[in-house]
Amino acid sequence: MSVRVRFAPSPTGLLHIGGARTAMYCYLIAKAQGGQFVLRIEDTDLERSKKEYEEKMIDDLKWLGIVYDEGPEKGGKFGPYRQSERLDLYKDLAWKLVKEGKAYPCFLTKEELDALTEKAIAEKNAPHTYHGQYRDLAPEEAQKRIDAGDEFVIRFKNHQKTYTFNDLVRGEVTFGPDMVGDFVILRSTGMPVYNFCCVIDDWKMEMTHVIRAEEHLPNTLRQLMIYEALGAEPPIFCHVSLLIGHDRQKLSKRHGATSVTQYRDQHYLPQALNNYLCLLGWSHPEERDIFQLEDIIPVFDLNRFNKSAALYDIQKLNFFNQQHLKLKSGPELVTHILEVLPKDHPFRAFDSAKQEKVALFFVEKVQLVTEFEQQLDVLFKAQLESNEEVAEVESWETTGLIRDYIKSQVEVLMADGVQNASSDTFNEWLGYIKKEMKIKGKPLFKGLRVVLTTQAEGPDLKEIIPLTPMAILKDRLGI
RNA sequence: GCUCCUAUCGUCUAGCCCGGUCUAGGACACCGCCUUUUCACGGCGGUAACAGGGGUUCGAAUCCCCUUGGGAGUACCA
Repeated sequence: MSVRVRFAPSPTGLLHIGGARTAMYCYLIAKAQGGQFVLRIEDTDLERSKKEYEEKMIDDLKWLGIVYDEGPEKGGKFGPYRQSERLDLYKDLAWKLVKEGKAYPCFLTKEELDALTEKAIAEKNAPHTYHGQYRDLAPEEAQKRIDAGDEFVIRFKNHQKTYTFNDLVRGEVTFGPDMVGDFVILRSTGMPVYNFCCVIDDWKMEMTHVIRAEEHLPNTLRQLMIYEALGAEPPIFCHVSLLIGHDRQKLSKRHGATSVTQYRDQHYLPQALNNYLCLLGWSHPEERDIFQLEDIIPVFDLNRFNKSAALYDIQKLNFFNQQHLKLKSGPELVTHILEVLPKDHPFRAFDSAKQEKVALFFVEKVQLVTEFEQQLDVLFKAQLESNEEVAEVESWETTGLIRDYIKSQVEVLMADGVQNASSDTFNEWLGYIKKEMKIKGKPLFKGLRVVLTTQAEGPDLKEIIPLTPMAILKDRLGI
């Protein structure tokens, strides 16, 4: 039987990086075993679910390169893939369980429920679970109240058993009999509840593996009970460790940028995000750390998940982004740079060969594409910010001499209509100053640098100068 | 409170299942050196960890128990 794995987000917000990580693991597991990866939208919470979020999530998944074989819009033979379009299925099965005596209508009001919870809290050592007062109400009696229009929910009849299952990452997990009471499967609004829909869909969609974050671990108990009541075979569960923030709490909005959209907006590379996220809780069999998603599909090993929570560290993400940036080809880099540069940036005026040259040269110096703009200033901005060192170099007598010489040379070049100095001309300048003017060492290089770039440090001069437009040089020299 | 999960450098982790090869390996960050007459890149090196206590064993990071710490869940959210 083919492996089938699903990612089932609820569209109540933007795609969270934790969600992206789970989706990626699902995708990887499915693909590693030649199976299918399915996207299912869990939108039974009508209050909070929004169509825009669903669209945005799908778009972000696409951006990450996590492609699903079946899902909303795309279709597939197990559809529909939106829970809001499968409501009749859940309701029918809920009532089927009622008929079989495995669930029952409950008429407890909200106030009565609250009172019970308070009482449980007051009695220390007691689990805050509810054991149904209506579970033994005669079916005819219940029907009478329903017909009379009394508000009700359907609760699952829990038999207080111990459940054990084998989790792919946790190993054997056991839940004691007092963990939950008779929980709701159908709300008073007639809407089914997450744990119920989830089981039905995973069953009907023939999922072989359920991969999700550890926060869902306690839900597994309820789900196991539902599988049993339905007479369905549970899938293999795999509860992946949680992503946490610097306070060691579950990663959430207050930890800063936590949605894929935010990283996308900041022009992070999807490959970098995938790569970093993948290594948070999973390790490469050969301990490789920089890779593309496609490359690890053949080696993706389900036994290499780490059990403990992983701290999300943006500094390391930045490192991965830098590494993946350096993996890009010249033309790819130029495209990325062009995306983030202002419309009127002079870099755009360069021909593509020169653009590539510049891109490949400066990529060493940045972690994010957005940092290129500032790096490019050394080429395109006449006057850069001064500092103490610049002032000191300026004060040297030799620096003035160098300036006068360079000025005269640039004037000659300009008279010839030259657009940019070549690396040869730069070498000539260097040779002349050294031999004829007898300036060498620090005064030579620092002096030249300050004269040519108005800065005391920066990229290799002999690379930079041929790329600097003559107009900028002219400006810097005060011609 | 109750239930479940979890514990190796500051962080991500390898090693644990199948005890000796672990004076615990790699990566990020940090520091130093080399390279570059600068910066960055790169190369080399350094600081830095088996939570604590009991067992079992000739031998434990690895197996067992307890303690402590951390986390999650505890909904008519997902």
